[in-house]
Amino acid sequence: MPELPEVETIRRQLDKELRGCSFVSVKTDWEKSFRPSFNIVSKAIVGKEIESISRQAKLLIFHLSGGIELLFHLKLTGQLLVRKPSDPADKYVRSVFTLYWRPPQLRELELLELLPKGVPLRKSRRPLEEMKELRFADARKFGFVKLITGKKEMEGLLKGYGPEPLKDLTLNKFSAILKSSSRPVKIVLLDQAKISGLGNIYANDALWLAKVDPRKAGNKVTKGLSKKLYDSILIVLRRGLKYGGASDQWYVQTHGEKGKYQEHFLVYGRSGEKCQRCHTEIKRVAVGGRGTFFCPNCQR
DNA sequence: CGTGGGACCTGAACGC
DNA sequence: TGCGTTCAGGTCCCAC
Repeated sequence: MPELPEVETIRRQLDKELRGCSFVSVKTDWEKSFRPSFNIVSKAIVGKEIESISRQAKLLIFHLSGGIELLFHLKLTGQLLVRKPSDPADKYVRSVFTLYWRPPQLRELELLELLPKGVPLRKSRRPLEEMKELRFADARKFGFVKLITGKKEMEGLLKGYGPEPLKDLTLNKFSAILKSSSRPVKIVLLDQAKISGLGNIYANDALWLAKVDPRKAGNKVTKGLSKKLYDSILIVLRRGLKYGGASDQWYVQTHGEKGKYQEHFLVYGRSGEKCQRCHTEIKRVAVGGRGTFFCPNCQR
């Protein structure tokens, strides 16, 4: 499911809601999604606090106390839901992370040693304190949770990703990336080692906006078109963010709300409909095995 | 190097 | 209603 705008939307919400929460327990009925293993992950994170949550490409990175990181990849159908333990069950939940949140005023008292540290027993829970659940739902079970304990491991992993379009991808870098490949430009856009965060929806829409044929070889995209495509990528990603992501199928935000970008698709999913620019019928073909939507008249 | 196909899994939508 | 087919927002791995 989620591409950069979806993952970034979730990241912003999770960071706001879970910063300062500590892991109390983890449960799963799908151990395979934990790397290196459920027991290792569970043992490592229980008692640790979430200090912040960042993102690289489509990866969510939880930075925990003690210098460890917990990565989530939602793949096609993953959802991260923030609930109270008493909230009704959600479908396709494979793992539940129970979290405890202690408000800042209590943490101050804790620092002054006027309150005992750590997770209190149930009976000593104070009214301001909260238990939350982070539910990891995933219909197709492709998503995963990965524990990273070493700085080098993290650096190595991040090195496998290209620049972020809304941060460090410059026009020059982008043009060089296109020039370096004879593969169809759409395949290049989807290659996370070259550019972070684009997926099928936003790649299709960006190519339509720039009037570039998705099948055209990367190194045959002219300088002028390359600038146009670069601008279009930034535009569609910002639009995706503005609308809170695309809930075409499985994607939802952290409380189950849908995004709205699916109401504003430029070309994705519109085969058989008319091109919004020239009224030619939108076609669907396979490029690199993926559904690809484009206008055969105005994308060249 | 590039490409194409299958694998990982399950659910939804559609045609008969 | 049931069954079969196709498709799905991602990525990895392998044979050619």
